[in-house]
This record gives sequence, C-alpha cells and structure tokens, in this order.
Amino acid sequence: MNTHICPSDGRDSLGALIGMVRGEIVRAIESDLAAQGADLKFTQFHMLKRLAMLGPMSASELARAVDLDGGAMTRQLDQLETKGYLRRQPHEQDRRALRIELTEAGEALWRHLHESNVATLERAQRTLSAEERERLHDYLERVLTALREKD
Amino acid sequence: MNTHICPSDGRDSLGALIGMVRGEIVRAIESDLAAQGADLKFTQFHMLKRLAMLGPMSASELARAVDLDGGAMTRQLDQLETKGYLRRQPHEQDRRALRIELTEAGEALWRHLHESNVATLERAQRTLSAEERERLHDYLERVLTALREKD
DNA sequence: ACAGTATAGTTGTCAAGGCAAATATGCGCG
DNA sequence: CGCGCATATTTGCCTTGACAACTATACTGT
Repeated sequence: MNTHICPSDGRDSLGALIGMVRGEIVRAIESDLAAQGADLKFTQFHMLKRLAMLGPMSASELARAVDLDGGAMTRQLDQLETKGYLRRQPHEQDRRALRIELTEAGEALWRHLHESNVATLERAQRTLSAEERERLHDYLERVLTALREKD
Repeated sequence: MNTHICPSDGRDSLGALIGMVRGEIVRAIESDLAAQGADLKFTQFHMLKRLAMLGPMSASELARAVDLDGGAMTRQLDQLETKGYLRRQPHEQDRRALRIELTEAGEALWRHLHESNVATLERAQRTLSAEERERLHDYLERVLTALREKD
C-alpha cells in the first residue's frame, strides 16, 4: 500500500517553484561574481545594484528595497564601506537616518558587473518571448501585491 | 547632477521581483504555521509537504526536492525526528541511504496544515485567472529549465 | 576481484539573517 | 512646549544554511 496522502499531480506548488527559481538565480549571479573576481555575495551585489539604479537612499529604504532585516543591513553596510564601495553620509532632512551613496569605486564596480548581470537575466528568460516576459513580470507583481494586502 | 548610473525604468529586475515574491510567500506560510500553533519553520513545513505529497524518499532526494544542503538536511531531519513527525528507516536497495518516512503524527500534522496552505497559495494568486495561473507556472518552469541548462 | 570515482549521510566551522533591546530622532496633538 | 508613539540605526543573541572533511557504500571499467 502506498503511504502518501496527497496523490501527486506532478505540479510543484507555486511556493516550491518560486523558491527553486530564486535559488537558481542567486546561484547563477554568485557564479558570475566569482567568475569576475568580485568579492561580493548576492546580497551585497543586490545592494550595489539598487544604489546604482536608484541613487542614494537611506539605510532602511535600501533594506526594504532588497528585503533585508535592518540589523543585517547595518552589517552589510559595514562590509561594503570597508571595501570602499559606499559611504554613509548624514541624511539632510532626517538626523536619525543615513544617506547611503556609492563611492567612485562602487560605481566603477557596478559598471564592471552590469553587463554580465544583464546577460544572466537574459539567459534565464531566453525561452520566453518578449510578450511572455512582460506577462511573467505582470503576474509576479500581481502576486506580490496580493500577498502584501492584508486581505 | 544626478549620481545614479542607470536611469530607473521603474521595473524591478526578474531577480529582485522573484526574491520579493518568495520572501512574501515564506512569511505568509510561517504566519499560518504560527497561527495554527505548529512549531515548524518554512523549511520543515516544506519537507513535511514533500514527504506527504510524494511519499518516502531518501534524505538526499528530499534535500534536492526542497533545495537544501545535505548538511542542513541532516539537522532538520534530527529536529523533525525528535518532534516525532518522521522516521529514518534503512533504505532497501542502498545501504548508504535512508528511507525517510512520515510517522502517523507527521501525517496527521500535514492533514491539519494542508487546508490553510492551499488557502494561502490561493490567496497569493487570487488576482490571476485560471489561465494566467497556468501560464505563470509554465513560464517559471521554463525559466527554471533555462537556468539549469549549462547553456 | 580491484582500483578509481561517485554518491549518501554526518559533523565541524563559519557567515548571514531574523528578532529583540537600546538609543536617537521625528512627528502629531493637547 | 511636553507626551506618546513611530521610525532609523546599531548591537547582542541565536538559528539556519553553505562548505569542506570524513566515513561508508555503490558503481564502472579492466
């Protein structure tokens, strides 16, 4: 007799599937980083990317942007500041907050990493048409919105 | 002068978006688990679900199924075994391997958690039509396949 | 059967991240 | 202004997961 409770329908649940995709994307990007000799993990790369794309912002804005705990953010900022890729400046309107900005070295690093990142994300979606990519993006944003609404 | 390098096009990259969605799904499921008084984190829930849906399997098969390192798997198995939700049995064909199977308590727990898990995943996709859910699933599987192919 | 290689599971070690507490500001209201 | 509450950052503590080293067993080719 078979002991499993739910007959498998051969489909992964959305949660499992998204977890797998995320894991592969992180691994692919970290592999790029290693290949280019960049001493960054995915999280630090993500911070760098956000800052490069959106410009300076406070630490908590950055934390929200990369979905990271505030405590973890402090420590990642320490590391990236030590490596010389960013600066903590005082925030102009809010004395509690910081203005995190890339240094020239940080911007240069981003320029160096930018291309292979684009290529990797392109590779991930290479079997999707432009329209399908658009829809995937749209669906994911709708799922995200649905999850964030309280009900 | 503006210091950011890449003008924002207002769109998150696929990587960032998927990371966010995964984070929200994990938080939602852990919130369910807490609400039902289940002393499980997402990873353990995921293991339980896999075992319930697919039946007994070896530890490394389970590790691959939930995308977890082998070392981490050993420790999670320790915990779930201590809680009484699963058993390590000898594998019949391979003396290196284990046959991980749910106990009656583990199956009962899964029956208890199953409904709210379905409801949460349904909630996540509530703004998508059946056809759109189908497509989302399809696109994600194609992205996963593309990422796993060496090139 | 034997050597070499691959895989299963366990363990030690370490870095990353979540959570809570502490401190410093901001912000709204009487 | 002063009070109460929310937010920003930092730090300590703890859990989780990755990676490497190790043992045991399987597989492959000769």
